[in-house]
Amino acid sequence: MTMKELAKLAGVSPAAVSRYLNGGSLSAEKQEVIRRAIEKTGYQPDLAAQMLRTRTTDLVGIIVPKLDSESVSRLTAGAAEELSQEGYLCQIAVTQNDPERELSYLSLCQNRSLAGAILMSTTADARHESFLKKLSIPVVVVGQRMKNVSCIYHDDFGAARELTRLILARGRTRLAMISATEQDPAAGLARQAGVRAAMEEAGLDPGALPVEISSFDIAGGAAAMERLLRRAPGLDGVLCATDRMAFGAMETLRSAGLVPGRDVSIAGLGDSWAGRHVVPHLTTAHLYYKTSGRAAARLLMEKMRIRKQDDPVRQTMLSYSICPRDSV
Amino acid sequence: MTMKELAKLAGVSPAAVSRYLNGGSLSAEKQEVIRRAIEKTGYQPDLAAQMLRTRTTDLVGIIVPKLDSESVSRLTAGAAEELSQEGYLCQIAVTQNDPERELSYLSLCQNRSLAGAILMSTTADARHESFLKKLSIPVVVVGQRMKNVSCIYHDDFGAARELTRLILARGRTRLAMISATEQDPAAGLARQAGVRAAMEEAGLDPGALPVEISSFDIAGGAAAMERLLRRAPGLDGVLCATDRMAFGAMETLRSAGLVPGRDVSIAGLGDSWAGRHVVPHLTTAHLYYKTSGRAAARLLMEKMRIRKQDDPVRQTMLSYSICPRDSV
DNA sequence: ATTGAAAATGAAATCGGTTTCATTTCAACC
DNA sequence: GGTTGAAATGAAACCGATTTCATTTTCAAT
Repeated sequence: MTMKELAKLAGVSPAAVSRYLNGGSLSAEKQEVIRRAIEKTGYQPDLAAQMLRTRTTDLVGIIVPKLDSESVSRLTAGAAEELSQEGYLCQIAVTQNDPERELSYLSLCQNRSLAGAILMSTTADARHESFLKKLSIPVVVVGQRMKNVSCIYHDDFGAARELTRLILARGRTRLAMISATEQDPAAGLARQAGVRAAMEEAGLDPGALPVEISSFDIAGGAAAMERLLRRAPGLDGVLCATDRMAFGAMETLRSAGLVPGRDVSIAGLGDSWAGRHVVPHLTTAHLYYKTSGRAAARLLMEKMRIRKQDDPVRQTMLSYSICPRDSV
Repeated sequence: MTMKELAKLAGVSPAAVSRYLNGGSLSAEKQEVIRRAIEKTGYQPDLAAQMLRTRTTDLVGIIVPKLDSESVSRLTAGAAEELSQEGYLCQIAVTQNDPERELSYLSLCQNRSLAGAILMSTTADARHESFLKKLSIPVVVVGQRMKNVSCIYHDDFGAARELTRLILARGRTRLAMISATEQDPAAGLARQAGVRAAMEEAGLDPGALPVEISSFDIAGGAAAMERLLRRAPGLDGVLCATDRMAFGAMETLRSAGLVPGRDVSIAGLGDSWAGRHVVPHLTTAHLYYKTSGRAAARLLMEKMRIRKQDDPVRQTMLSYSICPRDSV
């Protein structure tokens, strides 16, 4: 059912139908006739044709490193919720942690003239920044801070510092860390820096901190903990860059005969829901992923509305909230 | 940069460019000229125009009840992985557990002439079935079994029965169940039926099973457990329709002074990763969500390829795998 | 009754590709 | 040399909407 057919059926011109749908001036009788014809036929305008003619869509690209991760799903849930409220649809692309793909999906979004994109980035190098600047569609980056790019990010540094303070306050002095890759400025570098800052405050040598890099999963955390135990046998406190790493690390500690929380203080970041169900309950920091998804969506929608003058770069840092539990 | 401009720049006709891109017969010199022009300009054909003319896309709709759930994210991860391998992109719609929206998103997919859709359905009533039959784009339903519709579903009945057998084998006789809504044939009805079947085998009266309905989250499980404790104070075994409900239920048990696993056997379904980290480790059944996502994607892609004759209805039941741990 | 401005209207152009169709080119074969 | 069939080619039609533009209608103001 095309618009032309519908128009013939209603005895009006296609232009009249278009005006009915998009609000041009149209007599009351014609409106009524068209309304009835649409109701009878269930006509719906063709998206491709609309897209071609108007050069706009209600599609927003969401680019994430993976789907089966709690932080990602909280973020996408928040963004999707907010976007669908204003009638936008989400197109999701998964990069499998490959920064190259982030870029290629981004240009795909532009090529397909999507209305905008939300990028959950795992890195923030110069290439990303310049690439983003050149893009013609509005983009909001979430999870990383980049210069000259609108982004929503977390206070990774502050959260890691405060968790470390907690561990130090417990009297621990032989700290270690399980970190994310240093290619990741937010989850990797900033959280490391937070730990070191807290150590420095406490008069400890931050240079002496043993750090092992882990992938973003339980197995990675477990393996990293094994390496740490070999490398720094007497350690009594571990900060893990994510909760999942912490769960893996706790497992390793237990099989090494150590009791997490009693023998070794351990904390994670992210406030995974499982944290309050494992034993000991995991001390962690809530990072407002869902909120950041929502905020990113709202910011993006604002950008999509403006469109006129070069819209301003807007950066928002979301705070965190410490969840002190039994593992520290 | 349009195709016409590109053609002029290369000194050929637009048709030649189109043939270059889509493989029509074209002399070697023209191919070379066009190749260079494209390389120089970075030209990419406009999706909307292609879509309008060819009436096809590489977009697949994925309709899910929510995003921040482990089963959903495992499923979508599997599907997205498989789909992107063949160059398809995912468009995600969230229904918030509203069956109406499942239908409306489905017709949206059709209206936008997506290549196909994967529906993770929370119900399977007659309306859904007839609606799906009438749809002109290929659809694969996952998680529910429907007549005359291609679907991938789990052996909910078998898994629930076998878990219940485990609880019975532990010597428990005063069973109860925390169930999903009975509108949900798979997670609700089939799992209930599985429990009852195991009871019957063991010579117990399945009609006497106290059942409380819970939402698909931890809080729901906790509340349902409270109701069960009031209603059947002496219970010594609980089967929960999902792991998350089980985590909530364990919490309630503990605050009632009961030790899960010792005083009350408890099991869930879904094999959430957290199951092996809570204490006691949760006995559960692995349901192959990621595999079902992959299988659904593959089946859908096959359907999209055929397209010719009315493609056959294909139904696959995925098995389960019991994870016996400490909570039973 | 007349005038002018605003509202209503449909024909036709347009968006950027793909595909048909009629024509030309070319090599191969008798 | 003439015939033939396949490959190569570009003009033009087409996909289904929106929007411009020129024209007609309507209606209030004079």
